[in-house]
Amino acid sequence: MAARSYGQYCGVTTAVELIGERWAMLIVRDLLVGPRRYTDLKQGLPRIPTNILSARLKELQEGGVVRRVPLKHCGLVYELTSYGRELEPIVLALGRWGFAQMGEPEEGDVVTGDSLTMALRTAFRPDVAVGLEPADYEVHVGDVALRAVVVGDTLTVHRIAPAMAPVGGRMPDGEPDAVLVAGPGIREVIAGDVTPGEAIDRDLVAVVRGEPALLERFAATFHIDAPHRDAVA
Amino acid sequence: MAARSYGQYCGVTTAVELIGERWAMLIVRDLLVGPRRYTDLKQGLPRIPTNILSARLKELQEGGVVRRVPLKHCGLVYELTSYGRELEPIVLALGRWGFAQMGEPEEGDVVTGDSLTMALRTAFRPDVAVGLEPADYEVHVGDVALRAVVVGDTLTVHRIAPAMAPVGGRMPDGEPDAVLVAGPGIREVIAGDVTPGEAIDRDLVAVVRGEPALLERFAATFHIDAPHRDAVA
DNA sequence: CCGGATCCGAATCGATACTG
DNA sequence: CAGTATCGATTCGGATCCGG
Repeated sequence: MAARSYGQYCGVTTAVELIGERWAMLIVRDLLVGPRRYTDLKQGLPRIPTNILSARLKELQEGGVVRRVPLKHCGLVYELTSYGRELEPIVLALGRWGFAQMGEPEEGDVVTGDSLTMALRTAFRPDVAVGLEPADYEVHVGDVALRAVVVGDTLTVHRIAPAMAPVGGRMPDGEPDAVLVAGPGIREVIAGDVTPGEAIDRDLVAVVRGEPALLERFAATFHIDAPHRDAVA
Repeated sequence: MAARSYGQYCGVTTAVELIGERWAMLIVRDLLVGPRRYTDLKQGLPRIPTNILSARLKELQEGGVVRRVPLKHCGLVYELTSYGRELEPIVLALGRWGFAQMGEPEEGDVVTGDSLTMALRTAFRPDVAVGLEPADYEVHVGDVALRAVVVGDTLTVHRIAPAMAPVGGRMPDGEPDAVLVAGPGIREVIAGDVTPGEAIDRDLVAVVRGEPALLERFAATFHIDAPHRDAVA
């Protein structure tokens, strides 16, 4: 038996042996946004030791989750296999579940481009969006800037900053309908703990271009319900 | 910042900090079947060191996932909070995902009552079951025996062996429609890699009581599709 | 027997340095 | 850019022990 096997013949156990090691799920999270170079992953996971990143990528390849693809001109990228992409609903569900337990950011916590992209996908409500007018948001949180385009029941997110060699997909041209500049307080907007109006009043979010009312459409489109919580005792 | 924090303000990261440590997800898997004593958990996870079980239960309580409940007469059980129970679809999806990568069991792998119960829940197809006659199966795999009752789109699983102090729910009375005795080869039946007929011919599953044709209903009711797999290269 | 706590060697992780 | 190498700090695993 493998040294670190859980010793059970079970699907959950097998899954956890494939993607349960420390950092593995976060590598998958970032690769769900798109193929990434080794260096991109390292920047997106600032606290990962380089030897661990290297080891995880090797294990994920052996598990058939990740593939190493040489680029035409130079370098190479890692990308999810189709089997790895099947983790998308699981990672989104985990993000939704974990969202409920997020408090204030700890000292030193960062928001990365890929984590914010996945957070928007996590919070996206296609059923709500389909009943609203299309909208094109530019969202800034810390150093990260994204362009989130909602058309019908579909969300498309592109990274504006920090810049990255584009590996596919092109940026929408033209101006966004609204430019939202936020801090971590955007969590409370998405959780519905504060209304869009309060968020602007309390400077959690600023609408620096476009109509402030668009923040209401944003908050309706991107929302995670607080789960019912029973007492711990 | 906490020592082992990932240093990101993100829902996925928060989730992984809550249930990403080694063994934590398997503790949750077993608690999804029902409340369990410390000793039950230890038997259901034969390779977990006792200090790790103790540490995980403490962490899961601090995270609001698990609750410690004293029993009326003596002892105590651990059970999931409502927040913890929200992990059910995630654990089931992980089980389905991992199922696709399961090969033959490793030397020393075991099948436990709770893992087999969750495997049946993982594989259960309510949409298929609702179109079939109700069925009451007794399933044996290794030392584990379960009673799986399918009525309409609902599955109920009870453990027969190994015996456990019942914490709720009572066993169906009467005889099951079929008694299935299987080994790990039942995986191939659920995966659709072998037909029920082949499974009986090759002795992967024996129908020791009831009509052998009931194995077909079983295989239709409990099924996990192989995902589309692309080449690793 | 239940529900752990303690101790210690082995394996893994984290941080930094270094290389083709 | 894409990793290896190294080494101290943690965590894990296995066994034992303990109070009720």
